[in-house]
Amino acid sequence: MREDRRQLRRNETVREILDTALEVMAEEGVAGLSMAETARRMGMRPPSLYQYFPSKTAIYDALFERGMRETVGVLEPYRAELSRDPRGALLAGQQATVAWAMAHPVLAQLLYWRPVPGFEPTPRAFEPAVRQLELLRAALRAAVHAGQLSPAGADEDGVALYTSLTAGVISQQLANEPSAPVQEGRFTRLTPTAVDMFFHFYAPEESESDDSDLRGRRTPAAD
Amino acid sequence: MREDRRQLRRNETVREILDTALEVMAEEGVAGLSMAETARRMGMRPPSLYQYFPSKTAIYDALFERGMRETVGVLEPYRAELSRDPRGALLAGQQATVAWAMAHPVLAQLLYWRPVPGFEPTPRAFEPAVRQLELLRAALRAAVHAGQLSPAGADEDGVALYTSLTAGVISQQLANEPSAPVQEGRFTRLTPTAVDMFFHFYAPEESESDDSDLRGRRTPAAD
DNA sequence: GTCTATAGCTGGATAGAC
DNA sequence: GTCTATCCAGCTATAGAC
Repeated sequence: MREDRRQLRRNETVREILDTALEVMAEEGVAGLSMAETARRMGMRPPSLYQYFPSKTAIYDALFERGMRETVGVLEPYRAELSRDPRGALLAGQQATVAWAMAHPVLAQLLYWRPVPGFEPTPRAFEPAVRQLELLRAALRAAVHAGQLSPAGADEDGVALYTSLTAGVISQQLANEPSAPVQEGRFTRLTPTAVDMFFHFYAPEESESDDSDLRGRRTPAAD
Repeated sequence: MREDRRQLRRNETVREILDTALEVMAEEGVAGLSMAETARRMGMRPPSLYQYFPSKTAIYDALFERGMRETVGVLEPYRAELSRDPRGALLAGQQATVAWAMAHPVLAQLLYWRPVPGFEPTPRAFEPAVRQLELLRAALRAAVHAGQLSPAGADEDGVALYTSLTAGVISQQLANEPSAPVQEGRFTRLTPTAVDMFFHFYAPEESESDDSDLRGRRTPAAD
């Protein structure tokens, strides 16, 4: 299974192609990626790219997978804290995710929106997304277990609502104020507030309080 | 200022061009709009389009403006209810907005995301967005006045958080499950829950409760 | 107002030499 | 593994006849 020199060099080139493609997308838009332009910037002729990627879609797919792996990787450092303080870990993870998205707006758009006409990620590229969702659900369950969250906060709706909060803050910031620093962005700076709002809504019932039945209910009757 | 027959016919053609462009975008992606294809579908030759729009960007801009006007228009029916029950009006408006976005995914993407490389809306096209934001702020202020919301819910952060909720639900649904009915979508069906969560977080202080200082605060110290 | 014709360009992708 | 050469297609946009 050893990677010999040839293979190493090849992987380096693959990485360089993806990096260059990201540069092109940053300037021309996510949907504006061009194989020819990518090749030119690398000092290559366009046909040579096809030795590494069989099509433009393949490049998008590789970038999608890279982005997904990176967002999952961003959460890794906070897994350890999950057993001590799940809520703290969730907030830290949320802030790290939002910060990553602002630092990598092109990848974030590829992941959170669907800006490229013909492109659908392959199952292989999508797999990290599944793991990320499982990780989030596990974290929310840990918060329930620690008495920081009502059980409804970790069920299907709770998870969906939490991901909507993430997507909402990131989408608004990217669409309206893409180059603001995370701490100052009109939307990204509200990340802790959003997490608070979530935990407040799904606050666990306190036995000594008598209006607790109003909180953390699964789906309030509000039609 | 009368619109004679010639002008009327022209405006009809303009509308037809925009409708056809939307069809093309629905099939080819928002960034996949083609002047030539639009013309062909109308039984025209491509150059004739330039009698109505000087460039592709002009079509995007007209569509952006149309979309903005429509989303504002969707809220119109609920203005009357603002004085009676602001919270009810906000919820109804939110549901109408989400339903509109799902019924017009192409326009919604153009408004909520930035999927088209070179395109930035002109101030003229953007103007309805400003009105929409003012309307939202007025609605939130009405809720404060009616004792349904703490003052912090209508300040700058509250407005930004509310729009993030809207954008989050719509983004997640469009990206992950675009063709689900609003009532059944994993994310869109949580619209009432999201609004509840917002109002719960910014609940007005109740004088007889003694833990009220924990709710509705502007920006909780949670770093 | 609509057309033909066309300029001018860029793109994705392949064949086959080196 | 990289190249030259090339195919073929598509596009935006303009000039100028009808």
